[in-house]
Amino acid sequence: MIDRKDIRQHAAELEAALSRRGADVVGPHSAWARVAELDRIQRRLKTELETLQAERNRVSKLIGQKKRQGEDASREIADMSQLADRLRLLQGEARKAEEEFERVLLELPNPPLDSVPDGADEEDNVEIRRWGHPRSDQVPPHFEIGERLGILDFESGARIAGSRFTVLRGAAARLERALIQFMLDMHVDRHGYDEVWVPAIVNRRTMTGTGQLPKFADDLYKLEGEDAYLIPTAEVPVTNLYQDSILDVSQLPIRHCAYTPCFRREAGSAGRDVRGMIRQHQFDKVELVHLTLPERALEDLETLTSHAEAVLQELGLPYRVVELCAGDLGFSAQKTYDLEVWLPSQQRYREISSCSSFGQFQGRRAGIRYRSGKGKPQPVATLNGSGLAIGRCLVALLENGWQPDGSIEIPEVLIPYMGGLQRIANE
RNA sequence: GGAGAGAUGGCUGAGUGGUCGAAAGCGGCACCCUGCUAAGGUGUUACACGGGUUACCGUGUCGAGGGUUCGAAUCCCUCUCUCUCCGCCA
Repeated sequence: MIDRKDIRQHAAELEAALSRRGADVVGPHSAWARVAELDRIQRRLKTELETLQAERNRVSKLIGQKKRQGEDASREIADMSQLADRLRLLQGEARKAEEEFERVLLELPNPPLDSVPDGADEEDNVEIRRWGHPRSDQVPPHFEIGERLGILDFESGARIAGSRFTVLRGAAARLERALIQFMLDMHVDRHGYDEVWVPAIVNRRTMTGTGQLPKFADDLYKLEGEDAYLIPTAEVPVTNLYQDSILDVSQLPIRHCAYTPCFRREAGSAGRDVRGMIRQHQFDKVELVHLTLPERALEDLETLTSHAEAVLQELGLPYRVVELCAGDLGFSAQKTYDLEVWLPSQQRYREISSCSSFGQFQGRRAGIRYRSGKGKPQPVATLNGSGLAIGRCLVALLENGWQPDGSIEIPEVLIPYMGGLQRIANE
C-alpha cells in the first residue's frame, strides 16, 4: 500500500506514476481522488475526536481526585455524561471514515518505478537478454508428446476434478517431483536460501498483506464457510511469515525458498491455453522470497532473477528475460522481470517465472518492518520470483527434450533425481 | 467434537474500577567503574496517528469487536487464537 504521507506530500508524482500503469486516477470519482478526499475527512474527524477525548480524560482524572479526597464531584459527572454521548457519536463517524479510507487505499496498486518502460500491455514489454539456442524444427505440443508416451492424462484430470486439471503418470509424475527437489537443492545449497515449508491455506489478513485481497478475490479459491483461501503462490504464506513484526536490521536480507502447490481460479482467462498443462487450476512452484532494505531492492531483484535464470541454464532450456512495461505490471509490483522459456511447438517464448520488487508496498500492508539502531521501524522491501513454475518447466522439458523417435531426453542434472533414467520412451 | 485454563511491552511475568503505558526480572542501548578469565554501578529502553523547527504536547493501543461507567488491562457479552485432558485421526 502507498505511504499515507505521500498521498499528501507527493500527490503529483504518485498520480503520474499510477496513471502510467493504468490505475484509476482520472476525475473526481477516481479511486485516487477519493483516497485523498477520505484522508482529509478522516483526519479532520480524528482531530475533533481527540480534542473531546482529551477533555474527558482531564475531567475524569479530576473526578477521581475529588472522590479520593471525599469531595463532591456530581457536577463534573453530570457534565461528562453529556460529553460521553457526543463522544460515542463522533467515535462512530471517525471509525467509519477510517474504514472507508482503508478500503479504497488497499485497492490502489503500487506505483511503478520511474525506470519502468511505458506501455499498455504485454506487447510493450522490453526484451533485456536471451540465453541458449532455440530449436526451430517441428516439435509436437507437449500434450501430444505426453499423451503418446502415456505420462500426461488429461482425461482423468478432467473426470475427477474438471478442466484445467491434469494427472501425471509414471515418468512425468517422477519428473515433477525431480524438478521440485532439484530446484530446492540448488537454491538452498548454492544460492544460500533458507528453505521453508508452509501452509497452502491462509487467512484473509495474510492474503491482504501481499496484495491478493481485497481486489482479486475472484482469482482465489475460498474455503466454504471459512475465512480462508487456497494460496495462488508461495509468496503469500512465505512473505507473511513476518507479518506484524519488527525485524532487526542485522537479520536482513532474509531469503527463503519454498515449494508449494498453487491454486488459481483463472477467472478471466477462459479460452486461453485450454489444451495441455500450461494454465492449470493447480500447479506446483518453487518460489524465492527476499526481505531486504528498501535501498537494496533493485540490486536484490537482479540477484533474485539470476537465481531463477540459473535453473533454466542448468536444465539447458533456452529463455529470454523481459522487463514488464508499466501497464503490464502486477498490482503489488514496482518493477518486474519475466523469464520466458522457449516452447518449440509454439515457436515462441512463454512465461515460466516472474521476478518482482514490491518496494515497501507489501511491507507496509503486511506490517513487516525493520529497525536499525535507534531509528523508527521502517517497512521492509520485499521481492519474489518463481524459481521456477514446475508444470511449465515440465512442459518445456518435454518439448525441448523431444526426439524425432518420440522419446524425451532428460537433462544431465536431473538424471540423478530420476533414479538414473536418461530418457523417457514408450516401452 | 466434549470439558477446562489462558491471551499484558523484544521475552518471562505482576496487576480485579481512577494515582497503570502498565511492577519486577531478563534481553537491548548509553555512560561510569574495574586490568584478569568480563563482572559491577547508574540511567535508558513499546507502537501508531495528529500537532510543533527542536526539547515537547495530545490521542489511541494490555488478543479482536461490542457493552456498562464520568472513568476499564481490571466488570459484562460475542468472536479468534493458544494450552491441558478426553474423543477421533495421518
